[in-house]
Amino acid sequence: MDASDVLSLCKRRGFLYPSYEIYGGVAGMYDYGPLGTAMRNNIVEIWRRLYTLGEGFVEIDSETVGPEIVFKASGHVDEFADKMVKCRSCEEAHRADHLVKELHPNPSILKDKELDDLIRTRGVTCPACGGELSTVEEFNLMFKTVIGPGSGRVGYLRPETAQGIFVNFPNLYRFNREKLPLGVIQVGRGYRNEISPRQGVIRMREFNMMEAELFVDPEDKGWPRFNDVKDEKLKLFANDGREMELTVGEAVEQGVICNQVLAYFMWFTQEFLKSIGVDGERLRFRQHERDEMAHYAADCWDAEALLSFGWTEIVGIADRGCWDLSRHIKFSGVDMTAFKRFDTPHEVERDAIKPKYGLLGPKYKALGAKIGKALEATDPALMENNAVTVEVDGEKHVIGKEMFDIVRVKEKVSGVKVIPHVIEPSHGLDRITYTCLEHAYAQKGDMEMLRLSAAIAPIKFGVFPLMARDDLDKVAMQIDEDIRYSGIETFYDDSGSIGRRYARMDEIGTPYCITVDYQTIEDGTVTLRERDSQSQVRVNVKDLPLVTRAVLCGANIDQFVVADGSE
RNA sequence: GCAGGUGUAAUCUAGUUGGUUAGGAUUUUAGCCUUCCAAGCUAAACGCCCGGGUUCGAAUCCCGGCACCUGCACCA
Repeated sequence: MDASDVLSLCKRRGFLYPSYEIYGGVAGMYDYGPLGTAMRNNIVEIWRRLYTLGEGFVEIDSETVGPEIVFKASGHVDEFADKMVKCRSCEEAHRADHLVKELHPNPSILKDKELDDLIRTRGVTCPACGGELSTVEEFNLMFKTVIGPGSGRVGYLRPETAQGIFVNFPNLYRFNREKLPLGVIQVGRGYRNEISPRQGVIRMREFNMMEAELFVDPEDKGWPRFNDVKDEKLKLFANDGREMELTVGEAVEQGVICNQVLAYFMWFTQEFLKSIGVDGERLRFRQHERDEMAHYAADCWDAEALLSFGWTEIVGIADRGCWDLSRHIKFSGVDMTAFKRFDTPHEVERDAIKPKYGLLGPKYKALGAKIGKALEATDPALMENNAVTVEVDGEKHVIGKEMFDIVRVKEKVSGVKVIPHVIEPSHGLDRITYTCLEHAYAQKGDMEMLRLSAAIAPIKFGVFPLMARDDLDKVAMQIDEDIRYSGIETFYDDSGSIGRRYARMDEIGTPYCITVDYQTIEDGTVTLRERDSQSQVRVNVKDLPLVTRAVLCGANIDQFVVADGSE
């Protein structure tokens, strides 16, 4: 089996289509067909319920286009821009900052011009062939656009949904009645102008993600349900080279995973993936190397699935620390802290500066009030030579002792402001969907089938009349309608031999088929056929409302089997 | 973005020293037949990646583009 078998089936059967195919297609873009969309929706719904109903997260939906400052703050505008040079003789592309590693302590901070100069003056040549190098070109992986008409404002398509959550933190924190932990999820598209999209839906330029951002107290990275899962196993590949299978509890005790909440959500991710049909044997967690870590991450574990492409990241679970909120505080000036209330308020005494506004005003005119505020915020311990330095509107002012008093103040402190830390399980929905397809793909002789888990299968029941005559079709159509009206997806089919119809359903992963035959007319029973075992049992038509729900939940159906009817 | 390879129907594929109407299989559709796992019969629909050039004549040769695969680079 390789990816092209799976992709070919996906196209043939309506899971995935290359985008804009009639115009020749665009690399890195795929459309979901009817079955792919249904299946993906099922995955999203399962995920959503696990987080919202299971763990109390709330869901939001934010804009996909944002103004430049958002992504300046997030670091994406700068971190995503790779500075490239090309060799003029062999055409090989290189990253400019990598080429001058030995010539500069921190080449990543250099501007294009400075990199250029460094390359020229030190005579750096192409490492592959020794040829002359081109000037530095920026390649930014962000899709740029303009908000509004004319020159408008520069905007970008979001590279991740997470920023939409971070910028809403003050609103959401208030919504959560100013308490931590606060969990927020978002499902949506992100955009990255990949240099070289490959491998079907594994690397796309426009892709779907399911992101969860959990804001926690930086000093309390525990999780209430941690104890319930501490004996569950995780397959871990740490960045010190160790491969091991540990329980969640052991991993935290031994410091392999840095805190409880990260470990809990790794387990949670594993259970989610298994529940939608990802093969546990082909699933592992790999810790990012130090130099692989994103610009914001303090620690990061990838859930990787083994695909025909090799081990592939499908979920990244990162401790983003306070990076994002700190940056947005800095760029927006908005207080994005959480207030951590002490059990009992502390009474503290401290020295404070009390400005003499009567003197500041005449001397500094309009600046006086601002300088006064700045003085109030300054710690008297910073006084040197009987003066303190304050900065107002970007200018430093040295204020002599004659301009203020130092007073002892008593303050009641009922808590502290903290910048919450963020634990982020970020799921590549397209990769997860594809993993489900590939892990479900099986060949039986010449036949292909998808052993999709019933939970995500786009069609749950095929409903057939054995023959499309003698009223068998009418009965089958009625059964089909009843099941659909009860909220379960079915597919009615009366064309071709019964075997062909089963095969068609196997191919799109339908877990069960119901067949109306002549015996149905006599005794009101139908056959229920299970995809993976191909076994059949007879059940009563009048039990179908129960049976259909029960089998989808994995119930043993023996209780519904009509006594002597099974074969 | 570079290098190499590939591109024939929804899918898999045959077919070039350039030469009649591009062949097969699967799928799909209509009908016949058929009492549970891709049966059979009849018929139908659907194709040379796109554009330009060479030529009396191009699926075939040349150029450009696009897409896919492999490698390099990239991959928050």
